[in-house]
Amino acid sequence: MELPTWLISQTSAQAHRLLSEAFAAIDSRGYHYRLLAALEEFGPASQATLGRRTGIDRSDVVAALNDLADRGLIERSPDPSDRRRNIVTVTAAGSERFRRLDKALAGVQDDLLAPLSPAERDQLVALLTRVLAHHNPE
Amino acid sequence: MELPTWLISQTSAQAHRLLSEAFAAIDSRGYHYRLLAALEEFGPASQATLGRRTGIDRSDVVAALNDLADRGLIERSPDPSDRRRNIVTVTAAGSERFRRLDKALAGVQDDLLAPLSPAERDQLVALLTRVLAHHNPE
DNA sequence: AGTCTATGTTGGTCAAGCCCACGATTAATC
DNA sequence: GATTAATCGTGGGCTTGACCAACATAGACT
Repeated sequence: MELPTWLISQTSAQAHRLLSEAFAAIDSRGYHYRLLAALEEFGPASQATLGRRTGIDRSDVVAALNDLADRGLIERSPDPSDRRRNIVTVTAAGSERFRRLDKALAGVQDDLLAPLSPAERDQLVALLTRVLAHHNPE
Repeated sequence: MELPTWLISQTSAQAHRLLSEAFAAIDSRGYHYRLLAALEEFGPASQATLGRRTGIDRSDVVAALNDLADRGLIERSPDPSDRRRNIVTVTAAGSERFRRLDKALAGVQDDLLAPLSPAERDQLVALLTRVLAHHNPE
């Protein structure tokens, strides 16, 4: 079992275990982080835009935003210039939550890649980036 | 978004998409392949052993073996030396199915890693192997 | 004997990803 | 300007993969 696909999926499973554990400890999950990250990086946006930026399906964006809104981390307001859209904004609590999640993520990075030197981590990143770019032609 | 964790999970998602598509075209899914592979590599085994070898939970092994048995790809027979156990055996059709799945998997490998040279593929494999070994101390 | 562990099985939960359909609204085309 | 097409938010459902709990049966160990 040394096939690349196997290794990648095993490594991903490992990363996933560490991540979901770390996120769960902060009452969150992957979708929450991805949405908050997109909002922090690009500012308020409509739900459809968020879906495109994060790669999350529209319908799943709805559910995740409901969760985030229930926790007071984001707010929806109608877009006056297009009444189909909601403008999604991060609250102060949301920003705070994002920072905590980001720290947790950094910890998981270190944990996961502990056996690799900085140069090797760069190598890994470069290889994966090229693989991804090939399948995701912008 | 150039964090290793993100890249790994995105690459895994891509691999997963390609794989499940290829497997679905042969009326199978990941668990089926993993179980058949373990049986082909190590020979007949009990369900608990299969679970340990593939990393699949006992209860999921049951369900996947049911699927495989429905398709006539494996057979269960009681172990005379331990009446708790079933001995799982691959049928001729199961071997044939495994070969088809294995070919499909090889195709996905090539597809996924198309942008990398053979040396780079080895590099990637080596890096991931070390990451995994660190978290899965045999 | 009795206790502890292993096995197969059923059942349930969760996260992630994906698709479909609907009503409402805006954009595009005739 | 009226009709068709596309977009948006929303709800619903489905599949895979991964996990966990419980239980009856069967072995193992003391």
